[in-house]
Amino acid sequence: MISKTYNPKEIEDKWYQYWTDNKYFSSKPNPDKEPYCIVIPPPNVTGVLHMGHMLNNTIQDVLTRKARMEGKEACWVPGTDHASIATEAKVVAMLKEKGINKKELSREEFIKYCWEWTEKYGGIILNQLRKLGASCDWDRTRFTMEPNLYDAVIEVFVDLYNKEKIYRGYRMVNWDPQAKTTVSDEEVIMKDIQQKLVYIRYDGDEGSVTIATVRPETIMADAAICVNPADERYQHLIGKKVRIPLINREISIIADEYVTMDFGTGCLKVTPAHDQNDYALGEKHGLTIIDILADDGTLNEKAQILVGEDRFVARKKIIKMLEESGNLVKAEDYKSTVGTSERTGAVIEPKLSLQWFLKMKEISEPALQNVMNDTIQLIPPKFKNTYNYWMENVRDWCISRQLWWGHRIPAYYLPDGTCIVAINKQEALKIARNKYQLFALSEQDLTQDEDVLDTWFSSWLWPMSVFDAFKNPDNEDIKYYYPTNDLVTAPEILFFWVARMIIAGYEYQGKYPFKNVYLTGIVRDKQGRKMSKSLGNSPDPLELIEKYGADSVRTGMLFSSPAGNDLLYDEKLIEQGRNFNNKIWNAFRLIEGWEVSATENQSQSSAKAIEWFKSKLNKVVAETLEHYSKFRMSDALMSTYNLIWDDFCSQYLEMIKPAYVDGNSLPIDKYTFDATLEIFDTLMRLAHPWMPFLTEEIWQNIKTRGANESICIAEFPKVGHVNEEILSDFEILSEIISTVRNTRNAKQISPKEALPLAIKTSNKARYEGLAGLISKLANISGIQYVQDKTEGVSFVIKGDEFTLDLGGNIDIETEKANLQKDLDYTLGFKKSVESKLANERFVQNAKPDIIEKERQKLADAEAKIKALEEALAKLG
RNA sequence: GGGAGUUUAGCUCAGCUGGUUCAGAGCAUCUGCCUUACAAGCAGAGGGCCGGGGGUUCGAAUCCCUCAACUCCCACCA
Repeated sequence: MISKTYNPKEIEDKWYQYWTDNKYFSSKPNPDKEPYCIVIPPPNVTGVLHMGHMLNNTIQDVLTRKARMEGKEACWVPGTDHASIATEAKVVAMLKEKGINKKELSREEFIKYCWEWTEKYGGIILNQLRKLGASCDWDRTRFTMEPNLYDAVIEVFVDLYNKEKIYRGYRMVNWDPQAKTTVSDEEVIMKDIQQKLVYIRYDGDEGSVTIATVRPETIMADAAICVNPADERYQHLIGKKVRIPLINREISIIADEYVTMDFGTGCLKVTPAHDQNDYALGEKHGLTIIDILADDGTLNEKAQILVGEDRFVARKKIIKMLEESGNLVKAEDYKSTVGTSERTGAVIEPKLSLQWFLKMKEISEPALQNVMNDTIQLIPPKFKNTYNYWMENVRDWCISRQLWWGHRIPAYYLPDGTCIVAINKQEALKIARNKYQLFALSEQDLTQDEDVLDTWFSSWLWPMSVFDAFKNPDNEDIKYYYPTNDLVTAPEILFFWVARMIIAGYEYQGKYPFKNVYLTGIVRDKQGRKMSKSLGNSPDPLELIEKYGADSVRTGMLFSSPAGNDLLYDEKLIEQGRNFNNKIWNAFRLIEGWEVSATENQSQSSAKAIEWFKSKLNKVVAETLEHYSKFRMSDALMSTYNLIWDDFCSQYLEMIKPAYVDGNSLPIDKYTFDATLEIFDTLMRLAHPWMPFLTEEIWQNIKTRGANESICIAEFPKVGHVNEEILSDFEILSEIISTVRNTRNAKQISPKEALPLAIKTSNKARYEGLAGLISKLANISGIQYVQDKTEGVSFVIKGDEFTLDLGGNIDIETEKANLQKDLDYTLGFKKSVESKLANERFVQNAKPDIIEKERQKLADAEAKIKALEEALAKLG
C-alpha cells in the first residue's frame, strides 16, 4: 500500500543518484542533435544558496530538462566564481580570528589560505543545487580561478593591452576603505543619508568667506575657494587669499562658473584629492592635490591635525574644534546621497590613484547594436531601455583591484619603471630584451604589478572560457555549444556581467554569447522587502526543501513569477506546490488501486471521456509550448497545473472511475485502464521539468521500465489532433453538471440522492452520447427526452431545456423568478447585439468575422429566449 | 534633477495589433460536505465603473492627451 501523502524525502536522493549514475546530464557535442546550452551564472565559490539562486536555477533547470526531453543535446554548465572581494574579506576575517594579520603574510601564504578556504567551502553551493534537482553536467564544472580559466583572463588582458584598449592612468576612483581596494562605479550604491551641512568661515586679510560643506574633516586638503565669476557678493575677493581654519594655510579664491550661486553661500571649498568635481576643477585651475586620507580611511600626517583618526570621528571632532576657534558659523540638517560599497557597505571615498582601465566605447559597439536590434533578446524587453542608456553612456572600466585573491595583472616593471605587459615573466623579459635592448636584464629585475583584476574581468569570458575557447580555440565544444541559447540571471547584474559578456563574445568569437537573456525578479518577502540577513526575512532554501520537498519548492517559486517582476515570497506558495505534488501522488494511488478486468467491455462513457481528454491534452500542450516559447514560465506551469488538477483529476478520473457496488469497487476494463496509464504517462512527461523527482517516481511505477530508462530522457509531449467538436460538447456537459450540482446545493439535496432529468432538445444525438457521463457525474437516475416541459426545476443551455425532477420539492415562485432573471438578461443582451447589427457604420467598418460572430450570438440568444419563455409559460 | 516603467477582484498577476460570451487566472474569502485517491481534499458562491479626468471611434481595460500615486534606473549641487 502506498502512502496516503507524498513523501519526497524517500525518493529524491535515490533518483538524483540514479540520474547522475546514468550520466543523463552529461553532454557531448553530437552533430545529429541540435544543441541546447545554458551556462550558469556562477555563484560565489564560498557562497550558500539563497532564495534568488533557487528561483533562477529552477528556471534554468526547467528550460534544460525540457530541451533534453525534446531531443536536444542539452548542456547546462555549472561552476563557481572566485569573487575577489567577498572571498578575500572572508579569509581576512577568518585569519583575524586566528590572530593572524594579512599584512604579516606574504602574498603566496595568503593565497594558500584562500585556496584552502575555497576548497573547504567551494563545493557547498553546487551540492545544494543538486538537492534542488538541478540537471547540470557536473563533469563540466568550472571555476574562474582554475588554471585554464586563469590563463584565459591573462591572455585577454595582454591582447586588449596590445590592441591599446587597456591603459594605466591616474583617475579619481571609488575607494572602499574597508576592503582597501577600488571598486567600479557599478559597485557603488548610492544611499540617502541625513548629514550636517556645516558652514565654516575662512578668514583672510582682505575679507572672509563662509563655505558650506558636509565634509569638514577635509578642509585641511583644500586647495582653493571657488566662487561664481558672476557673483557680485564676492567680486572683490577673487584672487585674494584666505586661511584655512585651524591650520592657517593660505589658499586663493578663484572663480569658475561651475559654482552655483544660490546653493549654500555661493562659496565652494575645492578639495581636489577628495572629490570628483573638485579634482576636475583643480586640474583646470592648476591646483595642488593634497591627499589627507590613508587607505583605511583615517587621516594621515598631511592633515596636520587629527592624524590617525577615522574620517567620521575626525568629522565630529573638527566641528567641535571649529566651534571653539570661532570659525563655525552654523550647522544645519541636510540630506544628501553618499556612495557605499556594494560588497562591504563602507562609505566610498573618492581617491586619486593609478589604476588600470579598459576603454569601453569602441569595444561595446556591437553589444549595444545587437541588443537593440533584437539579435539578442532581453526578456522582458523593457530592460532594453536601461541597457541602451547605460551602453551609450558607458565609461571606461576600472579593472584593477588592490587585492591578492584573483587574477594578477600581467604587467611587469623594469627597474626604471617601464611597464611591460606579457602573459608571464619570461615573455616580459623577452620583450624587455628585444624591444629595449636590455640584454643584461634578468627575471629578478622585473617586478610584477601587485594588483589583481576585477572579478567581472574573468566572468565576462565565462560562456567562452568554460569551453576552453582561449586555450584551445578550435575545439569541438566551443564550435558546438557556442553561442549558447539562454541566459537566466538577475537584472541587477545586467551591466556588471551580461553586457560585458556580450562585449567579450563579439570581441573574441565575433558572435553573441547567448540568444536570450531571461531576467528574473528579485525575491522579496510578503511585505515587499528585499530578503536580507539583517532583516532575517530570508528562509533557508535547504530547510524548505527538507520540509516540503524540492519539487514543491520549485513549483511554489514559479507559480507567480513573470520575467522581470519581483517575486513576493510567501511560504503559502510552497504549500501550494506541495499540495499539487500530493494531488498527483493521490491520482496515481487511485489508478494504482484499481482492479483491472480483461473481459469487461469498455463503456461508451469511458471511450468518450478518453477521446475528450486526449483532445484537451493536445490543446493544453500546444498552449504550454506557446508559453514556453515566450518564456512565460508561470503561465506554462499554470497550464499544466490546471490540466492535471481540474481536467484530469476532477473531471476525467471521475468520468472513468469504476462504480461502487455494495461498498466494493467494480473492476475497470483493460482498455480504459491502459489508456489512462498512457495519459498519465504523458502528463508526467509534461510536468517533469517542473517536478523532476515526483514525476520520475511515478513514471517508473506506471509500468516496468528498462534498466537505463528515465523520464529525464523520455520524449516531451508533442501536439496531436484536437477535436474541437468534442471539446465544445464537453463544455456543455460540464455546464449541465455544475448546474445540477448547484441546484442540489441550493435545495440542500444530498449528492447521494439520484434525481431524474428531462431534456427537451432538437439535438438528441448530442445528449445520447453524453448521457452516461451526465448520469454519472451529476448523479442522475434516468434521462428522459421530452417534447414538453415536465414538473421540476428548469434551466436552459444552448437553447435546450433541462428539467430536474425534485419530487415536488420546488417553489414555483422562486423558479419563476430565476427563469425570469435569466430571461431578462438574455433579452437585454439580444437587444444590444441587435442594435449593433442595426448600426450601419458597424456593419460597414467591422471585419466580416466579427459580424458573423455577432450574428451567431444573436441566434443563440434567440434560441435561449424561446426556451426560457416556454419554460416560464409552463409554470403559469 | 533627468529617463523608463507600473497603476485590472483582498493578494500576485494575464489580457498581443481596439469588437461586450474579455472583464480573466491562481491564491485568499464565504457556503455546504470526513462522498471508500487526496480535508495538503470535494462541490459550489460572492467579489472589479480595468488609478482620476478628457479625447479619438459605430465601439476602448486595450489608442491619444492630461493629472495623481508607486517603482526602478541614471545623475557629484558642495
